[in-house]
Amino acid sequence: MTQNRTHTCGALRLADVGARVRLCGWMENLRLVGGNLAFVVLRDFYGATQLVTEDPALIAALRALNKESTLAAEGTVRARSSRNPKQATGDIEVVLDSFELLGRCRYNELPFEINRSREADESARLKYRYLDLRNPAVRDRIVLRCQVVAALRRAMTEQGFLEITTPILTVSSPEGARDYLVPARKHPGKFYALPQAPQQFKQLLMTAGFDRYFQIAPCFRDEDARGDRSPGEFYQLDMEMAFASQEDVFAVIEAVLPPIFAEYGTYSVASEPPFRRIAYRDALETYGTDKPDLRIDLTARDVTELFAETEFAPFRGQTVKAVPVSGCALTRKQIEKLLADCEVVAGSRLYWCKTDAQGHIAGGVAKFLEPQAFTAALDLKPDTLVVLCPGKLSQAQKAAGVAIKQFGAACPGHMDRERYEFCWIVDFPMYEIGEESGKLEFCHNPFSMPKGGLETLLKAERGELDPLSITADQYDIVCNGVELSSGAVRNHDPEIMVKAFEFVGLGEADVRAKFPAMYNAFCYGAPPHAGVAPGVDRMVMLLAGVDTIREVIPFPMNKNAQDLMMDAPSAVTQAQLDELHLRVTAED
RNA sequence: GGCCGAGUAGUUCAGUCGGUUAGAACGCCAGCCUGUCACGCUGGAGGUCGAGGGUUCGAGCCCCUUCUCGGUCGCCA
Repeated sequence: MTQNRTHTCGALRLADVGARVRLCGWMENLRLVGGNLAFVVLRDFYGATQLVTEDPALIAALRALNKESTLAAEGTVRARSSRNPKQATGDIEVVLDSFELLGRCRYNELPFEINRSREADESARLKYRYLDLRNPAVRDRIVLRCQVVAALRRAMTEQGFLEITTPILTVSSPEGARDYLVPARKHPGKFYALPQAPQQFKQLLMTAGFDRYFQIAPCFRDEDARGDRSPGEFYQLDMEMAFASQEDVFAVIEAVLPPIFAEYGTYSVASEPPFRRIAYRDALETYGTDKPDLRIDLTARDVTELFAETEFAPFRGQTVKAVPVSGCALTRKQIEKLLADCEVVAGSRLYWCKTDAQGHIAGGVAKFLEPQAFTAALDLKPDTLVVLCPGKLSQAQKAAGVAIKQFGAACPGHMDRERYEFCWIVDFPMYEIGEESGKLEFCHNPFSMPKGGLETLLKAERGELDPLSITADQYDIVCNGVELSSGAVRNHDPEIMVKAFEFVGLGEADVRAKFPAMYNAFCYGAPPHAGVAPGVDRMVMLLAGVDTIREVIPFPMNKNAQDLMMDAPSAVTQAQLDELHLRVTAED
């Protein structure tokens, strides 16, 4: 036969019995049964097919091969005498006439067993990612990613958006995250930067008149990794719409995401459009976080008043948030273990007490409470644990948020994991007092339009309004406690931009210097516009139901931003450095 | 950068109070086995216990230093 293959390894069925076939794939396993009968499992992207032979010469040749070698096998399809219902091709086998070795596996021991690669050390998996990806369970997550990306493109295109690519080599913008810099050979001492996001380009596209833009956009940030944050690079479904309001953006996302989550997700979608909108301050007050996991039914309650006169030093003069956990069967030991975990994450002490089966308060800090007032204020039922979080307002809120997450996950009945719950967090404050500087700073980013526009800013300038009370048309979309994205109605008016910058002690010259292209462009007539950019990796992670982002990235880097397979980053030659006018001063 | 956890055979792990020759499973090698499909059975090879130093008659185990990996906080407009 001249063809490479007549079928894939997932194709053959009983209807093919009698056919002469040629299959190509990896030799996954060789089973010798008796002296003169051998079975080979041949695997490719599409499945696995059993080959069989009783020919002593073929058996000897197969035994000489290492597993994971690639073969082309020729033979005839026949029905198995003992079928395997667990396999798609389990009704048939291919009686081997001959095989051709296509790619020899030189090693008889692999760094890990392919079908158990997920249990292997992660460094080994990353170094030999091409072997890890042979594991169908690992590969399927990448397939899922491809399907989701394709579905996103389809949905955005159907919504009338154009995919437009923006530069990868661009200018450094020192605000926000650390930039990845690229030395400019033709311009000694100068650097390009990889974009942290196509933010400015997409706003310039709006100014240019493109009405609806999107892009599966690579973004680069030189910041430390997390379980849900890849070091170095990640992808966003970046989109922007001209002449659009916050609600217009919400409508697009609410039309695009739910069907994709429903089709490709592990769980069902519990949120009907329109998704719940929660004001930023309400989210902090009720859930102790701006990315609440609405699958958990616990909330924080303010009990500061109850402790106004307390003798208990940790509560005296502090804001105190309470998280009641009804029907709690945890033992004292379990409670204290969970609280210790919370303290590590929250960075402050947490306390507890509990009502017994009769409704009496006992345990933990119970003796420092006024039982009647406490029970009444929280309307406590029997067997209810109360986690108490004292501190400054923001600290107490944060601790309550951590407690909600930990105890919600640990106490049966308070969390239904098997669903997707979306919400929008809206009305972010425009400004905040910087912790280090003690001065007014942009809370999130300087591109957002303050609510009420110039009028609001002028009022604040005249002292009629606290600048801290100004909110922006800025929003996050959150799913199951994961922040998928933030977005905003942008500030497209140079005058308002300058005014907004004045509050943080900057002026027109600074705006021109920091964002020259955007400032200039907006001076030529810009449309009001708004957008959002949900993280693709995080969405796929939610859809796959995994909790590290590396599982949904084809070639991930490790925590320290190294590609163990390619050995990046690497040293370069002196000649390369010279050409780039660089001198390395770090010692190694 | 801080804190927590881990590092023992190719892989995943066990290793008691510091005490004989560091074990198991899977994988690998050899032999046996005619319908296996996580094939089975018998045997075998395989170890710088991450590295360095210390305590001790004696260290995988205790102490110090250090490296690597993961989680987390800082950080991520």
